[in-house]
Amino acid sequence: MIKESNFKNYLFQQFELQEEHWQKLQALVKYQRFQKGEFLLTAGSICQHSFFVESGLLRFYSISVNGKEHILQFAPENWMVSDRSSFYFGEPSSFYIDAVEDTTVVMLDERFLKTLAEVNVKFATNNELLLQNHIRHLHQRLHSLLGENAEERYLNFLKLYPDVMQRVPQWMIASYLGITPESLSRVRKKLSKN
Amino acid sequence: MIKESNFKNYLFQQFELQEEHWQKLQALVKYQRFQKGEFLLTAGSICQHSFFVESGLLRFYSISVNGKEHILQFAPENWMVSDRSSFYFGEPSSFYIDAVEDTTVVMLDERFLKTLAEVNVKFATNNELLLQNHIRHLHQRLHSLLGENAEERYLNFLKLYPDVMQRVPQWMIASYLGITPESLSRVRKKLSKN
DNA sequence: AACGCTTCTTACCATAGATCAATGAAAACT
DNA sequence: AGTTTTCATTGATCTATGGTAAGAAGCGTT
Repeated sequence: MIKESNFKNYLFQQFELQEEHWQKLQALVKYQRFQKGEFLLTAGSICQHSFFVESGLLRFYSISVNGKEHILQFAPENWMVSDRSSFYFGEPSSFYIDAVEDTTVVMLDERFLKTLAEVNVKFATNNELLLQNHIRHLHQRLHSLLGENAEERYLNFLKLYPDVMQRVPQWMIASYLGITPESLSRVRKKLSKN
Repeated sequence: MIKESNFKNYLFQQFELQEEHWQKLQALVKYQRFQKGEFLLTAGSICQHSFFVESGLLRFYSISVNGKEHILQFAPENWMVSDRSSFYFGEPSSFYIDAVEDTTVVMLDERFLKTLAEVNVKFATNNELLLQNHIRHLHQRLHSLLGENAEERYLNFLKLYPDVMQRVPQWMIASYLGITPESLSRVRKKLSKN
């Protein structure tokens, strides 16, 4: 059994959820463990869940025609990740989600979200907030890709995900930054000389 | 006076708005003309509106430290554009919106949106749909920037905004694609040889 | 301990795209 | 119509980043 889950804390803090409602919801909450390397979503399938990361680390990425992976997002503890489009529109995803470390996630399906919305007024509002935040984040990312060189993007990354750097292989960070692992290695070397 | 506005059509089609409700809303709808080059939003100010483009063409862009512009989005007729983050969170924007052509927009402020939501159930749902769509679009854009070269991005662009190509100077398209005008010119030259 | 596998680094060369500069064409302004 | 400004194109060169290859360090497995 899970102790006091991060997910519960999250709901209580973000939505001021009541203990009584939590009782009701709990039955709908499914925890699931994924081993390092296991897939939560693959391109072509329809995304049926939002994933809340209890512990561990996920990555959200696409693969381009030449076979290269491009990481759009990392999701460490307490982050949510999902292919919203696929989930919302019910269309096949073009993205992958897999576990970078052994990871425990809370699987949130439509039924859970619907019940949560019924029980908790704040949720609907907050859902919009999550969407707005997501958009803001994507805008920053676009600005960064359009206007900054590899070194600047790397420094940005360190600010945004300070701990992720320690937890994932460098080639994944390179993939997030849109450069090769070799280039990242060179950028880091140059920076270390200061 | 405006004839039968695109905006009205949009509301009727998207939200199945009733004529009687339109009467109520109309008072809150402010049309405004902007001349080519005029600003609707500048970095540092707080975005108070969503802009619906009746006619003309807007661009949404950022400026990076070295002074270069990076266009994140074009908005031709019947598109909406806004700095959602600034609007929603009430924080200073880091983006610019200006008119690429002489443009008439419908200025949608908080009051209008609130009234629309009261009058029309479908609106709340549809608002989420708009957000989800926006996110999907940004994901595609990221994938394109991370995984495709200039030529591929250009071809993508032509598919997405077939008519915009004819209406804006090439250097703006270059700015959207994240390359220089010279490079775009070369890409086009190469493509025209087929 | 020895083996394989993955990751990181470094060196050398290749290339896409940037930068600079010059020209002509088109648009905007008077 | 003439002047000025903005755009697009092209050539020459430069630079950031990519590609390839090899070696070193770490880690798990047997």
